[in-house]
Amino acid sequence: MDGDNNPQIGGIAADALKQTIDRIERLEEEKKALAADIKDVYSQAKSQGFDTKIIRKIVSLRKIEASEREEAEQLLELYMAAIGMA
Amino acid sequence: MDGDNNPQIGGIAADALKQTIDRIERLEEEKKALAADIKDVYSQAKSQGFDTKIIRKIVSLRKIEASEREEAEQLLELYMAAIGMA
Amino acid sequence: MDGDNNPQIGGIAADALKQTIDRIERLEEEKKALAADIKDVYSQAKSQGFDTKIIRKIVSLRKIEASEREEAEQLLELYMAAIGMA
Amino acid sequence: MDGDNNPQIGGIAADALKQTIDRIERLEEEKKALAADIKDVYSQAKSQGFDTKIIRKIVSLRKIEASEREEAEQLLELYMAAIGMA
DNA sequence: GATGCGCTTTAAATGC
DNA sequence: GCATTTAAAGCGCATC
Repeated sequence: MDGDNNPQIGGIAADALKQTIDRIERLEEEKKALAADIKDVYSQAKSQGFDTKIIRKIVSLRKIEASEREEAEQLLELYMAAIGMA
Repeated sequence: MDGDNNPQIGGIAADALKQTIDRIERLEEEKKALAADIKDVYSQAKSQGFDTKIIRKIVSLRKIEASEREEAEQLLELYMAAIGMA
Repeated sequence: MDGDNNPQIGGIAADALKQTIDRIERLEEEKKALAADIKDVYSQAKSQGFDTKIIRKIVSLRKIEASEREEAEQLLELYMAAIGMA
Repeated sequence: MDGDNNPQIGGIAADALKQTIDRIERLEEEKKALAADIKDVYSQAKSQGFDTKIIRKIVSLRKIEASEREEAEQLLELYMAAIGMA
């Protein structure tokens, strides 16, 4: 190694790589924490006497409804574009 | 190996394994063929002047609608079961 | 709209479009059914005591070998063609 | 139904259920946003000339190492407790 | 209370 | 490069 602090090691921008990995790991930590939170909410619901299976079903149904709305909008946009109105 | 045709090799039912793999490979062949057929239909549609992007969108939208119907039915069944009417 | 049964609606051949979508959906149904069949075969294998992870590995290995064979054959054909023997 | 605002509908605490579903959906939204952020980071890394496949490998390796460290620490705690030093 | 099993979610691979 | 498709992982549930 020479004495400078050139971040290029083996042709790779080491510092930039390190920062990238750090950001990913931080974001994944947060994501993991949210997953744990969701799990907690289900646990609490269960201890309140709710049937988590039903709750999961409701959530998934509403998710489908949301994506259908989204798809429909995108389809409309496609049509508009197709007939030159976009 | 001894002279008999004992299918047990190394504790594994060799013949049964072979048949299982054969069945899987045959089914995957058929699946692959269908994928090719679908691709053909899109190609033909395109050569008829259709915008395949729109067609794909329509198909996916209809798929979502179908799964929503299905989810809704399953949710209903869950409710019925929950209130002892299933 | 006028009273005839002209399939052109908004510049789109509505009937042809409908048929195309129907064909795609039918083919995708069949494809989905085959995927379910494959899943069943794996389930049965598991209940026979096989390790499905290993079976999946075998299947994928054989797939690679098959494509290698195919490549080799195509290469051979190329050679044959190149020397005027195809 | 009577005129009061009893949240019990069909034996289900409707308000509590609604709040539960809201919380889950909000948390899943945030989770989805984080997933998108992570995807962005990978995209940026790629446009900086990094091989995302390698980055993914590094991240997953570090994840394993981290869990190994954690395991080791828990093991140590167990030992400490076992000898009355916890 | 532990184990196994299916399912949902997530990561990787492939093809367009 | 993106989107689809497929393999793998994690989780919750049921059973013993």
